[in-house]
Amino acid sequence: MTAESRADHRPSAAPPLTERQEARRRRILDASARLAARGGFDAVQMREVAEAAGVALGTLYRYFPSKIHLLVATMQDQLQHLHTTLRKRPPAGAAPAKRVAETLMRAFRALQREPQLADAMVRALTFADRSVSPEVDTVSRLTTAIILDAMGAEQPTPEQLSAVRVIEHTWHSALITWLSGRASIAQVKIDIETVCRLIDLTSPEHATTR
Amino acid sequence: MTAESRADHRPSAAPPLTERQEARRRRILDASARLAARGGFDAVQMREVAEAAGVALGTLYRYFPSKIHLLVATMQDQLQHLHTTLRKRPPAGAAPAKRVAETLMRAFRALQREPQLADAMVRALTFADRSVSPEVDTVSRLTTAIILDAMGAEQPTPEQLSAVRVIEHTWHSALITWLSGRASIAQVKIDIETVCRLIDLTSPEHATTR
DNA sequence: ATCAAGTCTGTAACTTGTTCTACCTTAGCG
DNA sequence: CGCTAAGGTAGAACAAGTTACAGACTTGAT
Repeated sequence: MTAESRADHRPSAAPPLTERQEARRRRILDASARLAARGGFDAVQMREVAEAAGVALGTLYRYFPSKIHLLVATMQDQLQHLHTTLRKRPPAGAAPAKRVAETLMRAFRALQREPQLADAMVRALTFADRSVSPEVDTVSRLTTAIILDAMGAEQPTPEQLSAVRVIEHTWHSALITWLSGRASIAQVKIDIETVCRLIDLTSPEHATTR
Repeated sequence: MTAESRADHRPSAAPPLTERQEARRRRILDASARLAARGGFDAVQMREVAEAAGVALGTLYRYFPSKIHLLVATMQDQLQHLHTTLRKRPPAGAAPAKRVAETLMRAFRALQREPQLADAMVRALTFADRSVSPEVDTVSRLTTAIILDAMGAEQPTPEQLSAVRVIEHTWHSALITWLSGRASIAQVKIDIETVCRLIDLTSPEHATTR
């Protein structure tokens, strides 16, 4: 994790936006989140977003080349909020596994508050094809950063990174099953706690005690 | 594996189909798989499927109420093939974790042979909303059955079931990252092997040896 | 054989994501 | 000031999923 990864909103070679442009972008993202929060994925209709943001349809497409791009960007935005919020009150548990599970459940409860928004963002994320890879990757790196923060692992071993990857997989997939009504919140909690055991399994400190 | 779980294609209250109807259904599923194999999710266009199956558009929609339903049903179909194939040559490893990892990697290689088909099916699966829950659930149960088969767990403990759930999460999500080009096959293998460690962690036989 | 109910067919219409076009506005620059 | 290029706007047009509908075709019971 080099200093480079300052979670820049946009990938490298983006020309700097003027103030008016930055404001437009913000209005679009806000409109997107607002519509998503009301009616989920389907309610985020490009014409409506454009209108709500006070922008022409063509402009919307200039800023975000597809609905999926838009929603993934919305997710980046929300995740960034979440990350800063979480940093203010770090998890209290003693063991890394505990802390990660706690953090993820906290994030989960945040999503619960706006289930429709969560639905829209997660559906977009998993539906994204190759053309959205860079953006999806950014989201993934943000998530990884959140988990590593919770673990308190400064120099994660490759093994730990694998564990984190698996935790991310579980996190996404569990979210989906919950959003589509196929799993209860309790079930999600169990799954998260189960997968977090992998952390103990791969943490150097604990290797000596098993 | 109770006698109940003989993976009925359609949910309970479906009136039995006549022979011609069964044939139509089959033609539709085959057309769907054929088109998906050629061009992935986008190539499965309802008008084309209808034409290729020699059926009117309205009929297609009577059999499968949406494109997502159709593709999820296609996945059920393919998974059933896979399950019977796998049963013929069970995995050889000694430890349950090994066997599960082997089985999943075998399934994975099967999907690799038709990456576009895999793409279409998995995208549909994760994009499915509540209206497709029953069908998605069927797919999930099939997957669970395959994993439990590989574990050789006749009477899985709740703990083991949690582990299986997490493995399924990882399997789906890893598949997605591979399909969208964000992870290599080697990466997927590592993730699968990592998550399979949970099996050793929860297997009663191994509890005594650790 | 006939009739009613349920299926299919062909086709058009509607919705929403996406693209295109023709025309304005703005910002920088000589 | 006046020019130019990039960025914006409004609105039409297009594509594919979905729905609607009028007219055949099947099927099963009488």
